Amino acid sequence: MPELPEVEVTRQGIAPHLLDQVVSQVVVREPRLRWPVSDRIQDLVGQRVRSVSRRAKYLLLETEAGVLILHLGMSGSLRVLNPAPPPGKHDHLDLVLDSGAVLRLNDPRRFGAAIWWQLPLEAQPLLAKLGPEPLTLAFNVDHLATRLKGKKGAIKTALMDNHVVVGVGNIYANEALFAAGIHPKRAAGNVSRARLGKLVEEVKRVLARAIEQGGTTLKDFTQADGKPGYFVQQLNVYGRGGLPCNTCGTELREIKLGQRATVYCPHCQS
DNA sequence: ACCACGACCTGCACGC
DNA sequence: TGCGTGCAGGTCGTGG
Repeated sequence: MPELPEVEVTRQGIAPHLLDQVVSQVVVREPRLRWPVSDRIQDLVGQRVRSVSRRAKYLLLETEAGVLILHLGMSGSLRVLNPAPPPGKHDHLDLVLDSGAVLRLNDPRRFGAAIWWQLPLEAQPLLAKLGPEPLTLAFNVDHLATRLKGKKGAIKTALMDNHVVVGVGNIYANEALFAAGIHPKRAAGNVSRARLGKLVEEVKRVLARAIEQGGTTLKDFTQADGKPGYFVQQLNVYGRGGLPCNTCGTELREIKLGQRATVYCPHCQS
């Protein structure tokens, strides 16, 4: 999936096409996403999109009648099409707008979600217990130190835990730990405060730079206009197991950690 | 309260 | 060419 940068790039791409537009039609071709898409989603018809925002990896399309919550799962992407060609394989959902543009969700693996929510957002269980946004001041060394205190699990696993901080998936967890010089298997509660500070800084830096580059495209991800992201060219460790470290030349090591591919430099990271 | 792991899906690369 | 295996950007729910 899209991690936070890819979702944010998507948000920025679709927002201008959606803002203040009225939804004229909602076409659900395949309701079997992570959770079944409710028929109530048709309540969107006639609603004006008031804002297009993001919380963690969720996109939020707010209208007067409710909020459409979209998640891209591992393989989802959103495109704005005008005119829209006939739907292809895995084009599960269209929002047709008064402008004639179509917001189309494509998601081969169907781990994504489209949830129509008509109560206060704070009451939405998926959003209720999320940690802070990584690119805000709320994600800082104090927060991280408090959350990780006494934790014996690996720092990388903790960094990918949405209760600790949101939006950091496997690619950027690997990259941020490399940039901070921290071994991914180190016990989370055993990282010094100084190094946690460095980690906070590097998480912010790597995410911000990835957003600037249009995200990381491995295969499925495209921006709203169909272009890939270019951050893949700046990855230092992810997908580079066995290759030489860009900093010191040591062969990068690849292991499994919490069932996820984990790559690090045994010389630069401790 | 924590942690490890299975589950949900499709597509693709790889080895035989 | 075909088939089986393992792997992929997420995260929820379970059982220990």
